[in-house]
Amino acid sequence: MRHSRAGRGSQYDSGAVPELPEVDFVRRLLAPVMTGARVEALLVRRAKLRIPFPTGFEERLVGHTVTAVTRRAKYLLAALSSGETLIVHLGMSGWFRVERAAGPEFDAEPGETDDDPKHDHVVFRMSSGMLVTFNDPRRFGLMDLAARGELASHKALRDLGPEPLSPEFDATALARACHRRKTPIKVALLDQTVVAGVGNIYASEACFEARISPKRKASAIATSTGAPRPQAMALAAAVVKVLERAIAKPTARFKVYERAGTPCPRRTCDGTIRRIVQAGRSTFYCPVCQR
DNA sequence: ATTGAGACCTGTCGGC
DNA sequence: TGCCGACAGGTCTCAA
Repeated sequence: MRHSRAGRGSQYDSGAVPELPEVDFVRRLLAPVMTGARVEALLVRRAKLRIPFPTGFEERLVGHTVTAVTRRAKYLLAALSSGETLIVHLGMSGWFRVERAAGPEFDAEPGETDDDPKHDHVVFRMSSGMLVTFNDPRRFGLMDLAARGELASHKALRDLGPEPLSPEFDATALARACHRRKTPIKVALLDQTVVAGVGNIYASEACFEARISPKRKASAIATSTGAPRPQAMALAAAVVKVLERAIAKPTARFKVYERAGTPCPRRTCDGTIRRIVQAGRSTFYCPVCQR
């Protein structure tokens, strides 16, 4: 029996780290299971993930009803009837598993799942009879609670740039955010204050889609006053395109990410995908068609 | 102010 | 075969 899972695993070969499309996938997995359901019980198996759980974590969750499951950047947000909001980040390796509770206790049905229960850090038992389990081998994930009215000012969210799939994100916004930056454009795309939710994979993919070299200076997509150049238009559109494509087709393979040495997927191009390191991270691109 | 490096963490993989 | 170091990467923190 295979439980539905998300964020990492079977739907995402190549072990991709969850970025915006994957987090949105998890949101769509959790929303129907949690929305309108009350947290009946909470099992916290570990004192902390990347940071300690907030004080009163269990009491602030148990007995309250989830009113909505949304997403901001790579954060999952579960609004509670108490007015508080549960904030979850999947980190590098986090994912959720949803299954029907076997009984009143937290019977994880060991042996019946192919997931390693060793890293099941938090389990929510919902009034709908479903168990929602957070599993994160590397423990780079995060769970926190924001009090009523304090979500927007929460440390994790307050400095985030525009949502790439919202009207706030366009060539003008991208150019403005980049126009004083000396870092390479691909590195700028990873900065969550520039655009929220893009990670290492889709930063490379977006540069490829826009035919822009990842090594190009970020400021080069804008004029000296911060107005968008054509490259800003292309890149903003490419960011939206690669994210929407990944959301629509989670199993699609990447065009350049982790494809060093393979031919450029652009038919009209005879280049070979290269891997370089920028700001300590792998970047994949085609040196022939990306300028 | 902007940028980079180090830390966090552990499963996986290449090399000896 | 087995051990071991390198590597992967999102975000925070600290330093230049």
